[in-house]
Parts: sequence; structure tokens; C-alpha cells
Amino acid sequence: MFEVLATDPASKARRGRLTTAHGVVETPVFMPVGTQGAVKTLHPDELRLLGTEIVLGNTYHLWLRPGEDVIRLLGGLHAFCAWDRPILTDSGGFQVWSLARIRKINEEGVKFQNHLDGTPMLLSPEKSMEIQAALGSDIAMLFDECPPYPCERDYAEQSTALTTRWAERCKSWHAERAGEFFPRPGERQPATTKPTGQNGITVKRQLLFGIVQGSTYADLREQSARDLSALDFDGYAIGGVSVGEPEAEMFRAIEHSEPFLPPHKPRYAMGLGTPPQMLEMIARGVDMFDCVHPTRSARHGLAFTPDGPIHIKNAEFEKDPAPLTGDCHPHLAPFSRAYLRHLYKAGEILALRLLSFHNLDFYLRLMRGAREAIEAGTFSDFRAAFCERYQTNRVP
RNA sequence: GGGUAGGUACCGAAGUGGUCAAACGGGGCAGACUGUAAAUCUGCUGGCUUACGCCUACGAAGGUUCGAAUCCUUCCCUGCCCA
Repeated sequence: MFEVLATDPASKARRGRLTTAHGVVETPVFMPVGTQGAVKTLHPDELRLLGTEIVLGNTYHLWLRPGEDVIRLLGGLHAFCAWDRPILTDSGGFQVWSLARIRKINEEGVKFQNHLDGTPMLLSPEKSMEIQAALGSDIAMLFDECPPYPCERDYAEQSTALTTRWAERCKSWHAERAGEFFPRPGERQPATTKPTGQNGITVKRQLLFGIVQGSTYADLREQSARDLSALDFDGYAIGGVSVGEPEAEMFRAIEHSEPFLPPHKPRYAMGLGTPPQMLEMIARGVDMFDCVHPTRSARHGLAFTPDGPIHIKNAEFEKDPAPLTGDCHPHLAPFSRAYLRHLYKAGEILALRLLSFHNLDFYLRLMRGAREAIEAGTFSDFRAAFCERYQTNRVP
């Protein structure tokens, strides 16, 4: 399922290949976020044009609307949103943390009122697994409890233990029942489009990833990583990051978890990060990322460039004839900064689409660059050069 | 020509004696955004000043008053109605 193809001599960076039911994912990889079954503003053709290998969907949001039954009836999430490449679904644990107003966590699961109409609901490990199986994602995330930052030691300890117990329940349910949903009875084998490479491996089941918690406590991170490793998941995420903690804590969360995860399984840093952060994470042994930053920031007028992000709405670009970057994607190359600024300020939807496309291109290209650098054994130079330019040469 | 309603900051629009450099929108300028309740949110927006503060300002000019965007006089301009 996951092969490590090359490693960087000067860091923990790995070049890998993850095989799922809907195709191969080359790592390190960035996964655009498509919470409600859509990467906001973009057509699947555009995602393919970008070379997107895998996208995210969200259990919580799709459960509430339109409901997993609807999606199952329409042929599963891939068919529903016309995306034939891999999909990873997040379990809903994060949403329970981030938006459910009134929530009560107990051993069984989380009781809360949903954000749409306040209906009382219960999300449990089994329910999350069931929804994800019904959606038919290639990778399901286990249902965890994402503690806030900062987090008291006592709470973190209990929360981490709970996540581990839930992990066992997720695994049991998944092992016993996911097959009823996935692969879907009668579903024809997906016409897998393998973005790069072919490895002859076929996967006919939904993969399941564990999520390491432990907040900012090194020993809890270690314990969590060890406990989850013992459960033998297909991959391991590091959770409880991107919840408002300082960047240093984010890196420490990785450093405290990674050594205790099996080296032959993919590692996924949930919800991260900025371009330099991702390279730092790769150097610490992370293989997979997802983040709303490139797409949300795009909708707010931020465009990524090798010299750092720029606010396209700023007056300095009013008459700037240059494209966003010197080596723009051909899809974006015809457009000047002045035009993009105009579109944004005029409230034209096209601005949001073009900037989303551009930012994802920037992220995906950064990952391709990292992969090539790891293969070439030059990742450390690549990382240093990128970060140096990104952070110091802010040029309009 | 007569009547009538008005002229407030970049625009629209409140305010009708002191707490007004003037509410609120828009526009403009800047910032934030990390497992997406986000095409969202925040700050600034007369001049000088780090600030205290000072200066200039509610069509124009005079006046009343301790004090005027607010009251009085005249003038200029605009909308509408009548001739």
C-alpha cells in the first residue's frame, strides 16, 4: 500500500508512493480540501489540470448535508462529485471541536447540536466509520477527539486515552463492516487515473488512518503514537495541530510523534500548513498535508509567490502588467496582476477561481519540487533555498 | 416670476445650540486567515503630529451666543410644483 522509494540523507524526508483503490498518490503530497464535496470554486477538470492526486471530503459536513444515504444512492462520493481519483475523508472529529456549539463528550461519542439547525446529534466512532464507508472514500480517518490549545495536562491525558479507545472501536467496526459498503456492490472498478507511475499494486478496500493526539506533551504524543502503531493502521496522522498553537509547538508535535510511528507507513500532518511549514514537516518525516490556507486565502485575495504571499487587492498592483509569478501555470499566465486585482476588487467570481487555481498550483508544484529533490538527494538545499527566498525577498 | 424642499467629509446619508472632526452605508487603504459554518473578519479613512495637541472644516458672507453643522440676515446653487 505504501512504499518508501527514496530517503533524504540529511533529513527524515521520504519520497513515497501510496496506493489506494482509486489510484496512486505520490508523496510528499498536498491534498486540496473539498469539505462539502467540492474544492471551493474549482471544477474537477481544473483539479486534474493542476495535477491534483487526492482531495479531502468531510464526514461531518456531508453527513449533515446532503446525508451519506443520498451520496450512497448516487453512487458514492467519487461518482457524486465526479472525481475519479483518490479521496480522503476526515472523520468529523475536528468539526465537533471547531463548530459544534453545545457538545458533550462521553465514552460513547460526542453529543452536540449541529450548526445548521441545532438538531441534537451523536457522532461516535462507529457512526463516523459508517458514514465514511458509505461515502466510499479511499482513506478514512478514525474518529478522534481534537483537544484545544492550550490544553491542561489532565485533560490532554484523558483525551488522548479516549482517542485511543475510540481508535480501537473504529478499527473493529471498519474491519468487520466496512466491506459491506466498500467496494460498493456492483460498482465497476474505477477507471483509475494514475497521475504518476504504476506499481502494479491493487487495493480493493478503504484504508484507515489513525490520528496521534497528546497535545503539547511529549510523553503523551509518544504514548499515543505507540498505542496507535500497535493497532496497525494503514497510515498515521498527527492531529491536534493547526488549532491556534505557535509554530514551534506544531513542529514539536511532529517531532514527538514521528519517531514512534512505523517507518513503512505514511504520515499525515492534519490541517497544515504554510509553504515553508510543509517543507519543515517533510524534513521531519511527514508525507501528507491538507490545508484550507491556499484556497481560503485565495478567496480573500492572497496569492502565493516564491517571494512570499502578496495581497492582490493592494494598490501597488493596480497597473502591474506581470503575471502572478514568473513561471505561472499556463492557465494563469495570460492574466496580469492588474487584471486579477481588478477582478477581485470588482467582486468578480473569476478572481476567486483564478486565485484558488493559482494557489493550489503553487502548493502542488512545491510538493513536486520536494519529491524531485528527495529523489535527487538535494532536499535540504531545496528546502533552504525555498525558505530563504520565500521569507526574505518579499518583492511585489 | 411665485411657492416649496434642500445644500454635511471621496459618494450616499444622519445630526438641528455644547458630550461633533461629525452616526451609519458605500468606496478607498491596510491587515488577518493553517484536519473550511469564511467570496469572511478586523483596523484606518480632513491636515500636521509617535502622542498630548494644534489647525482647517457641515454652500458663501455677515451676525446672535461663553459656545453654532445646528439660531438670525443676505447672497449663491440644486430638485420639485405653479405660472
